[in-house]
Amino acid sequence: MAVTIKDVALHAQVSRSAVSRTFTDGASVSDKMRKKVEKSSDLLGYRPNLLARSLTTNRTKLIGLISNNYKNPFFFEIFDLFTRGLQDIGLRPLLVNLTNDEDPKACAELLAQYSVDAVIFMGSELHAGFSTAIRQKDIPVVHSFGRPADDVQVHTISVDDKQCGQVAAQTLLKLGYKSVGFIGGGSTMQVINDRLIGFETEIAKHPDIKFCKHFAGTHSFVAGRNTMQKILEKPHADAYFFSDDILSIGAISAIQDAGLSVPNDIGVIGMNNMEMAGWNNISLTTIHQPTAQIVSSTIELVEAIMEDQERHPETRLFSCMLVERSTLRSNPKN
Amino acid sequence: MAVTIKDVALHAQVSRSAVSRTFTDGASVSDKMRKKVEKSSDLLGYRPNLLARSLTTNRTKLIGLISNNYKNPFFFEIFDLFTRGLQDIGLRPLLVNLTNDEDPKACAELLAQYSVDAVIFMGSELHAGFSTAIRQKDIPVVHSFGRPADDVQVHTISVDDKQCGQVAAQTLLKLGYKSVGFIGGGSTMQVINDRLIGFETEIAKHPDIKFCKHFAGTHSFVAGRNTMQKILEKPHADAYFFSDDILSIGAISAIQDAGLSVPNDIGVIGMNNMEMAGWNNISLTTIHQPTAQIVSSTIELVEAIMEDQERHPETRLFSCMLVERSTLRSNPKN
DNA sequence: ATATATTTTGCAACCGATTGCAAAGTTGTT
DNA sequence: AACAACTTTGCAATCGGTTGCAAAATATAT
Repeated sequence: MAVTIKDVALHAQVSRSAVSRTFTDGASVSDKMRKKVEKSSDLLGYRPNLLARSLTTNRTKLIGLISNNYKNPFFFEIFDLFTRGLQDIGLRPLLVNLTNDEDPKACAELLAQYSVDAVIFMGSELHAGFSTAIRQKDIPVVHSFGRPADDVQVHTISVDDKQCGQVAAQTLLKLGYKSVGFIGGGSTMQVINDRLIGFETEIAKHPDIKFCKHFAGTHSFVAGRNTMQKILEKPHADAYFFSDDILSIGAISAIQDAGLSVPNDIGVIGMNNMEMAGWNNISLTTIHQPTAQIVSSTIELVEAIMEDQERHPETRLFSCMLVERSTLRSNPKN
Repeated sequence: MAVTIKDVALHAQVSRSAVSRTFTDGASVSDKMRKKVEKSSDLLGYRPNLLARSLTTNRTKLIGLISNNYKNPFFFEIFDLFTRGLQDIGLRPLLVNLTNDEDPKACAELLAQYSVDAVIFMGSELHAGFSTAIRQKDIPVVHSFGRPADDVQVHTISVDDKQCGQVAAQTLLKLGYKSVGFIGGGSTMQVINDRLIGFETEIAKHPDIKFCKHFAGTHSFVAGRNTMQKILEKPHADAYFFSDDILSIGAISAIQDAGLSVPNDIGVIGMNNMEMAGWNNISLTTIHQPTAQIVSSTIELVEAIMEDQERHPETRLFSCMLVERSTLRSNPKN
C-alpha cells in the first residue's frame, strides 16, 4: 500500500498535523520540524494523496476537458496546447469525449462526481443541456474555439468569426474574383454562421459580385470533397471560402480530380491555418486563428474563475490574420 | 455546496449506511428502503462523491492516459478510440502529455497522487524511468502501440512490427523492385527498429536486391520531406518503405516537387494506414495496423490487471494487413 | 405460538488528509 | 526573574463516503 501521512508521522515521531503542515504552503512550521518531517517523507517516499486532500480543501486541480471534435486534426493541435498548458500550472485534464452524442447531462453529472474544479469545452458547438447541467452544479465553464447558442450565458473565448469571414471576403474582392461562394460545415453551428455572416455582409457591399453558399454537413475531408464534386456538376463560382481548412483540402482534391486547377480555375481560401495547411503539397491560403493565445487566455480565465466563482460571463474575441499561400491567384485578373 | 450522503440520510430519515448501500451494487438493502432513499436522492439531486468513495474502496476509476505523440494525427485517431472505449465502461482518462520531455518521474508521482487505477501509455517509446517509477508505486501499466526497451517488463500490446516490415518487403519484391530503401523515424526506437529488422531480413534473402536505409529523426511531414530531398540529391532506390505514413506523405511531396512521379519513378509504401492515407489526393499504399482491436484489447487487459495485480507481464501482437492504393506500381516491371 | 434461520439496519470505526483552537514553547521587554 | 506577545505544536473534529459487526426485523419451520 502507499505510504500515508500516518506512516510519516509515526516515523518522524510528530503529529499528523505537523506532516500535513509541511506539505501545505503557507502553514506554520518551524525549520526544525520541517527538516525532521522531510527526512522521514523522503525516506518513506511519501506524497500527499490529492483526492483525500480535496475532501477538506474543496480543490481537486482536476479540469474537465471536453470536446466533440475528435475527427479534425486541427483539434489535435489544440489538444496538445491545452494539455501542456494545464499541466504546466499544476492542473490535470480529465477527458470527456462527446463525439458520439453521449448523453451530455450524464456526462456533466460525472464530472461533478469527480469534483472537477472547472470545465473547459473546446469546439464549435457547446450543447446547451450540457452547459446548464454543469453550471447548475456550480462548476465554472469556459467555452473556447466556439460560440454558444445565443441564449446561453457562458464564458467564451474564440476568434472573431465575423471578422474572419470579412477578411476572407476582402481578400477575394481585392484579387478581383467576381463570383464567390461560401462553403460551411453544419448550417446550424453558430461559429459557421458567424463566418458566413461576416463573409456575406462584406460581399453584399458589392452588388456586382455574385454570391452563393453550400453546406457540407460536417468538417471533414470527405465532406469537402463530396460537396465540391456536387458543385462542379453545374456552373460554379471562381473562388470559395471554406469554414474549415479540412473542407478546403477535400474540395481541392475534387477540383484537381475534375481536371481543373487551383488557383487557375478555382480559388480556395480556408479557415484555421491548421498545420497541414502549410505543407508544401497543400500550401493553402487561409485565415489564421491565434490558437496558442486562445488556449492560454482560456487557461488564465479558468484560473481566474476558480478564484472568483461569481465572475460575470465574459467574451474574449481574438483577431484573425490572413496567411497567403498558393490557392488564390496572386494578382487581380482584369 | 453539493448535496452529500448526510443530506439524503436526513431527508429520508435513515442512516448514512442505508444511503451508501443503495448506491453500491451488491449491498443488502430492502426494496422499501431503496425506494425511500431513491426518492430523497432524486429530489435532492444526490450523486455519490467518487473521490470520497475511493478513499475506502481504493478504486478511483481514473486511468492515466499518457502519450508523447501529439504531433502525429494518427495518434489522434487512437486518442478518440481510447477515450471513448474507456468512458464506455465507466473509466475516466486522466491525461498526461509527455511530448516535451517533461520529467517522467515527477509525472509518475503525480499519477500516484491521484490514485489512478492504472496507466495506459500509448506511443512507440515508453520511457524506462517512467515505467519503473509507476510500477514501483504498484500501479499497473499497459504499453500500447509500441514496444518498450528489452529490459523493461511491462504489458505490451501492439502490431507485429517485424511482420509489418516483412510484408512491406514482400510487397516490393513481388512488384519487382530491385533497389529498395527503408526510411525510419528515430534510429533508437524499438518499434522502428523492429520494422527495419523485418524489412531488411526479408530483403536479405534476395542477394540481388539493393538495400539502403535512412533515418528522418522523427515522424513528421517535414522530416519525411527533408529526408527525401536529401536522398534525391544522389542516385536513389526505386521504392521506399516508411516507418510511418506521415513520413511517406512528406516524402511524396518532395518527390513530386523534384519533378518525379509516384509511383512511376519512385514507389512508396507507408505504415499505419492513418485516415489521411485514404484521402483521394494521397491514396497511399500502406501497412494497416488494427488500431481498434489494439485499443479494445488494451482496455480489456487493463481491466483484467486491475482485478489481478499479480498478473505476469504479457505481450499481445496483432497481425498487419497490406492496403493497396496508388503509390506502388501495379505490375512487376520486367 | 415458539424457536430458528435469514435478511435488513444502524452504530461506529475507518479511509487520508486539513484545520480551528487551545496548550506548550520561544522570544523579547522590563 | 516575571510577564507579555508571538510562534509552534498536537488534539480532535471534519470532509464524504464505506463496511464489519451486532442488534433488530422479518421469514420459515415446527
